[in-house]
Amino acid sequence: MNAIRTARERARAELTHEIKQEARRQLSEAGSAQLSLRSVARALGMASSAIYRYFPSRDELLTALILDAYDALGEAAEGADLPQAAPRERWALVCGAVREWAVAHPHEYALLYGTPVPGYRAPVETVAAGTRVLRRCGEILLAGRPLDPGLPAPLEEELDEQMRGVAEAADLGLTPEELTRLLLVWSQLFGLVTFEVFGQFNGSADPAGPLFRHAVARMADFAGLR
Amino acid sequence: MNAIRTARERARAELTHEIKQEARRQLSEAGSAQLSLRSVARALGMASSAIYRYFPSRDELLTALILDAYDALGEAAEGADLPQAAPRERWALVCGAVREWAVAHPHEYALLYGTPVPGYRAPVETVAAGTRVLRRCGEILLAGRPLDPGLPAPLEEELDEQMRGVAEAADLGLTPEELTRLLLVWSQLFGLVTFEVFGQFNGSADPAGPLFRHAVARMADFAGLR
DNA sequence: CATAAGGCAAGAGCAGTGCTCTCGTTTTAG
DNA sequence: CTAAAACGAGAGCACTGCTCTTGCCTTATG
Repeated sequence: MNAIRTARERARAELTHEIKQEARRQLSEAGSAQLSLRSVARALGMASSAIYRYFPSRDELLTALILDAYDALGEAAEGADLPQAAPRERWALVCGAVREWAVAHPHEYALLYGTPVPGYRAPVETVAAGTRVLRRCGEILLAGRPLDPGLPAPLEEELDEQMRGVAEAADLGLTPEELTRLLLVWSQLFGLVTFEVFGQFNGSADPAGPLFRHAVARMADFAGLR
Repeated sequence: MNAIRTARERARAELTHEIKQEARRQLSEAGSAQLSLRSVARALGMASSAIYRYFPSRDELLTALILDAYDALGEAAEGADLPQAAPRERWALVCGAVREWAVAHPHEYALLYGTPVPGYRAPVETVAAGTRVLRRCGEILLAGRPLDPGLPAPLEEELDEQMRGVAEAADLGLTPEELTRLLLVWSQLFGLVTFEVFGQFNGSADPAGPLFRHAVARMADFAGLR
């Protein structure tokens, strides 16, 4: 689509990549609050003003890093999945991959699931990138059909209608009841990971591995994966 | 214990309070990243250097706000609880209060459950303040005994031992199995609230009320509250 | 091939920040 | 009453994001 033609374009692409790389490096050492365009420029031996040819503002750089991080997390989750395996096994693999990636890249994870950066959020690009894990989990639920009904817990009308609309709009092929289960285990998964990465389990489930594995199984139960 | 004696002490206490108040005001408008000591000083008509007589650094101010926020959230949760009501009802009340407080004070909530501020976390004062909601939920579980056993899901040995140690150290009076359930519904509750406050449900469970109420009931199921 | 146009790096500069130090003044305690 | 401590204000340092201007160099066009 946008192939690189001239030497200038090649240089631009390389420098853009180097800037993000260095920014990611600084991010992993001190967090997004400490990330400064000037220090990135210094590390790359260029004038601070030159960075603005590549990223119009600090927030834009962060947004680019966020998109890359969503991609990396999605890649990790999808790469760990084994589409031929039993759904319950697949669920455990994806959950484990998400957790591992988050623990290995806490500051990038914080960019995605921590306090939102003031300026950015709205851009629609992030939602597509951000729902990769969710979509994959949805596919696992589909593969797990027929789901274990579990306790009878009918949806209230308002929720049922809302979920029906979302399932149709997103073309997920899930019933409102299934989508509800999906959203709940999805948020539970990231709630767990967030608590671990942000140190909320520090005095209790510390290390969090055993609790996490137990939780993954309970979430599979709840989702109805056999 | 530390009564205010002199006029100077009174003035100091008042000014400390006013600084936090103004800081909270700015926080609620733009988030912690935008909070600046200088602007707080300006709003209070004092020199920026004078603030440092009251808070030795920006991070210390933020830590003070964090402690206050933990208190406010704990107050909201405990205030909504009705110790005489049925445990399941109590659980719903506490969950609803947490959610309401979070939605009403998103930036303060972000201070507590969002990306950790680089410098602070460790201080032990925060854990006591931070576990108020957790402790209250634990009391509700206790009041709900005997809990519904639900699906048989024995704890692995490592998790069992870990939970046994924590339950004893924290003097919770819960079995390892009960504590595990508690930690899971606790993290699930805050996972849900965090997703809602940070806009992660934006294209799906939006508004999040119906899903939240459904989730609260499912968490009560899981916890074993009848 | 020459020339005009646009991309580019660099420097100076502005407004803002956290934080420190010093200097008078005021309040407290002995 | 006096010495000590607390205090407010101002200047100043090092840093930040961001803008503007200047001059160079790579493109694309005639």
